[in-house]
Amino acid sequence: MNELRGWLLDIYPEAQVGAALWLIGEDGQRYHLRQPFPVTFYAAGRASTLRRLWRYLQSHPAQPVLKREERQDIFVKSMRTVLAIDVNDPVAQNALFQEIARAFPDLDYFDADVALPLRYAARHRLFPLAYCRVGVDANGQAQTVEPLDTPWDLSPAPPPLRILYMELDADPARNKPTRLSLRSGSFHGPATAEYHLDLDLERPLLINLKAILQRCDPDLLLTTWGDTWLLPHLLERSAALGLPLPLNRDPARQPAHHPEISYFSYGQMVHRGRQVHLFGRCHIDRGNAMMWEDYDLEGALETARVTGLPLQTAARVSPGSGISAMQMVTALREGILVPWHKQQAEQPKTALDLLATDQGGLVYQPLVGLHHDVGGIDFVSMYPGIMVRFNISPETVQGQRPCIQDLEPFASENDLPGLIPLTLAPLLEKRLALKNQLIDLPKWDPRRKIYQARASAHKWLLVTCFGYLGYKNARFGRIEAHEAVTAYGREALLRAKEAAEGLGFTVLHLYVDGLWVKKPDAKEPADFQPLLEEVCRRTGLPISLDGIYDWIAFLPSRVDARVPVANRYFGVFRDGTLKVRGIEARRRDAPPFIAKTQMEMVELLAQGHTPDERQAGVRKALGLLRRRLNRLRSGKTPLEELVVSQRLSREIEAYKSLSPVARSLQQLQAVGKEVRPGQRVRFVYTRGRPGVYAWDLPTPPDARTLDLERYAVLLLRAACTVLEPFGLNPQLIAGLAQNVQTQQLCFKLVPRNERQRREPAVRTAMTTRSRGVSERGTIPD
DNA sequence: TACAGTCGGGG
DNA sequence: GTGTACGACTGTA
Repeated sequence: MNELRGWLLDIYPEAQVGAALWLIGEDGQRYHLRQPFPVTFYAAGRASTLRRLWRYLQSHPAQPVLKREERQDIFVKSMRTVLAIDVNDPVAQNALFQEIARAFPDLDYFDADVALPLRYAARHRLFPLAYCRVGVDANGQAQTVEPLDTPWDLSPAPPPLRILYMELDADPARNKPTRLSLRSGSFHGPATAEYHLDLDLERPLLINLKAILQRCDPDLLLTTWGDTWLLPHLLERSAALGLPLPLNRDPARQPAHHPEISYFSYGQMVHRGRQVHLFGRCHIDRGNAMMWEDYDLEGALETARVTGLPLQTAARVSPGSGISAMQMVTALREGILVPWHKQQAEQPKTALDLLATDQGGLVYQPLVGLHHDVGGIDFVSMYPGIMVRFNISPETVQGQRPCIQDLEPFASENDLPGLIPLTLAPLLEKRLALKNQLIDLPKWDPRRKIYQARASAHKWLLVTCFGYLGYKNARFGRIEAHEAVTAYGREALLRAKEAAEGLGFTVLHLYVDGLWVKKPDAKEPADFQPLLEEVCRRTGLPISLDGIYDWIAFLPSRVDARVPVANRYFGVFRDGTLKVRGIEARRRDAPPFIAKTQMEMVELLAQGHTPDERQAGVRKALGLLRRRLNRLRSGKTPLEELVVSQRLSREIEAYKSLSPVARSLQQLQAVGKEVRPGQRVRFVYTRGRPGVYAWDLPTPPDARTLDLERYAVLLLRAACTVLEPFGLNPQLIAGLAQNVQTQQLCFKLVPRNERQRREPAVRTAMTTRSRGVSERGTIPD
């Protein structure tokens, strides 16, 4: 037997064999190995139906091996009697399962629809990009596989990935691309070769591309628009011209096409373009990878390593699917039955959706206005931390009523942590370790970016785990578990507030997992340290000083200036870092010109520490506003800076009122351009009817038709948002508008109540919805 | 004024 | 691997 060492690149089912493995050998070779992989799944239900299924399977050509077993169903207290069905390979298992699920729809099925890579991760503790040792026999079959690292290693040996970058010279959604640029290189390494191919010269294109693929033999195609245009286009031309294009490494496979999809998910449409997955080689379309902006290839690799999902999948799915995968792997390892996922999953809520709103996060109404020397204090990964510390899991919350007021954990039957804490604990630990390493690394260290990307990937996984708990279609979701988490969260935040007040701090604001406090003479981190320790002592949860704000402004509602708004604020930390929430600069539909100017104004306001310096900052911000207004009016603002981008929430017919985005969509459809719900539509405001011009029309907009006054209004409003807390009268700001109409539009936006004397802010602690969880948080049956 | 439509959140 | 939170704010009718 031959021993190989290397990195596991790809893994997928192969009929009549089991698993196909692709290994990046330490010797630089790429190995296609096969491994037998029998699979077991389970059926449970009425004894008579199970007997019928038994008889049905006994004479089945797939010849499954049948056993009667007792296994743990997480949603049932006692063990369940199940029929275990052993099948030779995963392809046969899938076919058999589909067949009997149709024939016996009344049974419950378990471990039936788990993807091979996850079964593999559970059985062999191997995961994508794992460094491993494989014993191979003379037939190329992997006889033994052994991991040599774990997903929890902080500095795993970087896989020597060969990458082929494929770029187009134009966005195919706007203009037909003419040139394909190729660059080969390694992970973290410089480019080793560059090629440019003409997309219109199809024969040479395909012939050259084939040669390049064979010469470079990349492990990963990293493309722009590869999913949505390039790969489908190349494959289609290759078929039409009869020129084979070996995008796959596995010659027996065709690339897998996944269709585009628009779906509704917690209040908004989401669109994911079509996808092309390869075999033996990975393809990632940067534009179609959901979290790419956040964490790049480094984060995708990290997600694949800890979740067990194949790299191509890990890069494209939302982190919710990642956490779901991890839960399944944990369950398989622990012998807990994995329920069949009958309904397709809705996109899980991110915790933040829930944080801000209905799921029982504690929200205060802040003290509106400008405050100096404020400590911002946050619980560290609050919800995941709560799940781990208080052992919250679908099976542990069942039938238990621990006293949340006393912050007692849920008990486990076997004294082991529940499924969710078991899954989350190592993630939390690794994220913490990554962040600790970050603290020690100097700013210039290139490893910073890597650790940050990894920490960000972990953050998302942790955050979505909470959303998944409360999500009715999640395999391991249970609403009581979800409610328990928020109840503990409220209790912890209340205790933090009490601790702060006990130590003489004024609590300016509370928001789910954070609080803003101040005290005369508390100006240094050390002055807040006793509070951190006290909160930690009272709650058992780690808490940290986010920073000390030189100043922070909590904004009132625009609709009614007497009402504080929980999540509209901006401020600057001691080190000059800005924190901005909820205002125009943060909104993805704000034209860049508006967002940038507002942000620059905040930067000017943030300069200086003395009152005089701050006054100067306000004057500078006003000066900037005047200059930007003049530039706008003189037509010198670049067109692309004025583009509004909004996400379509529905098909055009479903719009009841012709909003700007709907009118832009009409224009696009008139020239045959389709935009699906969930995709973004870009447009600029123009004078007269129809008031907008779609940015992606074949002809660019005429700069002379732009409705510059409308932009002036938007700019002045954004300016009011940040200048008002500094005592500037909004009417004075609106006065910068040169024409009466603009002034009126701005003025209309300045709330009438502004002119009244502001009543003291009403401050109420409220759980926005408790859904059966009583105010101080015990859980009803 | 009423209703319709978009966005947020973290780091 | 589609199924509707909720509040703030802005635009249209």
